[in-house]
Amino acid sequence: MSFRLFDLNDPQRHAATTIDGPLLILAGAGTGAGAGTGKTRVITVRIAYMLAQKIDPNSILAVTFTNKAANEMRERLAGMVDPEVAKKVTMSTFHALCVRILRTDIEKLGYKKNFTIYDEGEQSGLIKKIITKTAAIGEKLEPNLAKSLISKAKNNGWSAPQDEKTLLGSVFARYQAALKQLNAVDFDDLLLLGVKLLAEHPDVRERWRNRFRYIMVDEFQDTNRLQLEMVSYLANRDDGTAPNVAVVGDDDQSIYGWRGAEVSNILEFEAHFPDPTVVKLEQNYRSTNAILNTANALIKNNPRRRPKKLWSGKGDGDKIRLVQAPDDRQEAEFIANEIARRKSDETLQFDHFAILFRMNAQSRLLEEALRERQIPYKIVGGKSFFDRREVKDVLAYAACTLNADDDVSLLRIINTPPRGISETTVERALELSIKRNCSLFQALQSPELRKTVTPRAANAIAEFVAQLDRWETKINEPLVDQVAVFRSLIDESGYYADLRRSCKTPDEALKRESGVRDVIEGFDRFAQHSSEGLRGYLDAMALRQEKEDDDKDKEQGSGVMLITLHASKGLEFPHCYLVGLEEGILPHDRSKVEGSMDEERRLLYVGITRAQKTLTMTYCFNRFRYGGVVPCTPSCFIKELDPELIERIDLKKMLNTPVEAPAAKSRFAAMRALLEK
DNA sequence: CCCGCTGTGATTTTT
DNA sequence: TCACAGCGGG
Repeated sequence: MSFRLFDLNDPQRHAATTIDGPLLILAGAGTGAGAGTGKTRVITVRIAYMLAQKIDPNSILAVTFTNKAANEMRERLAGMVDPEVAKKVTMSTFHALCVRILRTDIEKLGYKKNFTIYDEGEQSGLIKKIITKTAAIGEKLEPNLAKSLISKAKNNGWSAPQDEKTLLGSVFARYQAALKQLNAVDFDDLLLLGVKLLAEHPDVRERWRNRFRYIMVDEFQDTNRLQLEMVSYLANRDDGTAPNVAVVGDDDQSIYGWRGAEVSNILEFEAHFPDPTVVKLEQNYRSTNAILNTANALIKNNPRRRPKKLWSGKGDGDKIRLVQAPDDRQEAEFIANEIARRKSDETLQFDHFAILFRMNAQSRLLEEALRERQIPYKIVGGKSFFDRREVKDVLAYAACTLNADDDVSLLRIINTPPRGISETTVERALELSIKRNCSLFQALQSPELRKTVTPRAANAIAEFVAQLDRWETKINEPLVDQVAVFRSLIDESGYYADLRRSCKTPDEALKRESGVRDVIEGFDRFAQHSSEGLRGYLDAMALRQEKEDDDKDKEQGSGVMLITLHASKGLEFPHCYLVGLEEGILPHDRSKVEGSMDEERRLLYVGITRAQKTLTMTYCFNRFRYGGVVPCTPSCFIKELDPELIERIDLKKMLNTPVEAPAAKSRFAAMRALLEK
């Protein structure tokens, strides 16, 4: 047992050793113990402490939002206690936990156990199809709008529309019916159905309640209504004893309201879990006081929040620099030049720097400026491995093999490669499946369909159906080597040849083929440490639990981090540049109509508190947007900052006026030289 | 089947 | 401006 309670400060220790009853840990930015470890540390030590008190590891549940967080926690715990014991603690995302619950008992809700999880692409496709079938002439509904509204409704706990007569309502109802028909669930359903199961089936609820006696939730400010309900169902006891639920979060870092997160969950924690122990973590181990006090000054303008004041023992540090640039190009060049200069002058590494922005579109000029100067950088986000065509195709093969009634996956592969089942034949089958209220696969087998299609098509269908049947039988044989079956099924499908044919360049073909191999090898790796088979692998892929080792590892080299404010939460960098502090960008234009100015302020707060040593914020007077040059005004948040802590720099003046001070002179001269290059 | 034309619309994205 | 989706022509 190597966890060390005395490494924690007083409030941290208080949090880690309070085991019984509701516990609210208000963990301000950077208040975890030790450098760069985050507040996950407190949770982990708390678990280690519980285990030391001889609490059954099987009864401990720690819920996070991301797989990354869950994995980190798992690893850290394994380093503190007996790894065999650590393994028994459940650490999971909300979604993965729900999958577990649903895989056991979803039949009680009328779904089959081998349900498929639809990702957002598949969700979009289905909604789009339903809209075209549902909308009357002249009626219009943006598929993406429908998707987000349906998602919002589900996150509010509605499993059916309030009004089925509106177009949106009927699309919602049909979408939900279609999913059930397909034996598929989307991400929101995982939570919705998980909660429904616990709410409506006391036996299921009791089972999970008895299983988990100690519950912990990280990033509680990001929970939505369903997630709170989930926690309540699991934590509350029928006998009225206080629930052992510990949550960690920071209301000031709630930046996912637009995704359904409810700050009120943490702001009104006492209403959901009465008489909690409340611990405030306010000692920050990350930043200087100049940075922290700037953040404090900003965030105190938010009306609804739990007051707290971060402080740090790291001294005052440099003033925050606020740079005004004539336009966004000069903003980018200034930053690129500075990073190049500071790297050599102050012997820093490129990965000590991060550039934070509100919108991905802002990264372009920055990338160009960095590239011109041969400064390495990495961008987080972008298109994922999971969204690559060949990956989705191969996964669709797997999904169909396990659940042939999954129409969306079946449609994806029915003519990939071409197997003589024409568009019109598919159309006929689809019509029949709607008429009969059965799956596409069942429609394909129907004698009625055979009458409406050409003999050739009928043959092609019969062959395809037989092939799927064979695969399904094989993959479900007990003790079979599923990896081998999967590999041979892809070989047999002729997919590789089709893939090569559809690629323009041999280079692309090679890349895509390796994508296919990655999926199979991924399953191989998965199968070696899991007994959940192909189904489990598909779940893991849908929940993005498998690492995208491919591209990520290659860019693993050090470089300046280019990252959105949202994606930067939880990270820290010695030197940060926060760009585009302008009205319309931060706060974003749309936040005004949406009434989410508080959240924009929090977003800036998150950005500021990423910085460890120095922080430079920039804004422009002109910016290229939508084609033309648009004049900009500085963000209204700037005047909320403490002028005492800020050094204002006018880029234009600085570049045009000679400076007297010798030290400064050489410095600016050097910069000018760089800029003029 | 694939290319190029045109129109549209343009945050943030843990699962 | 630029990325993309949807569609009509070769």
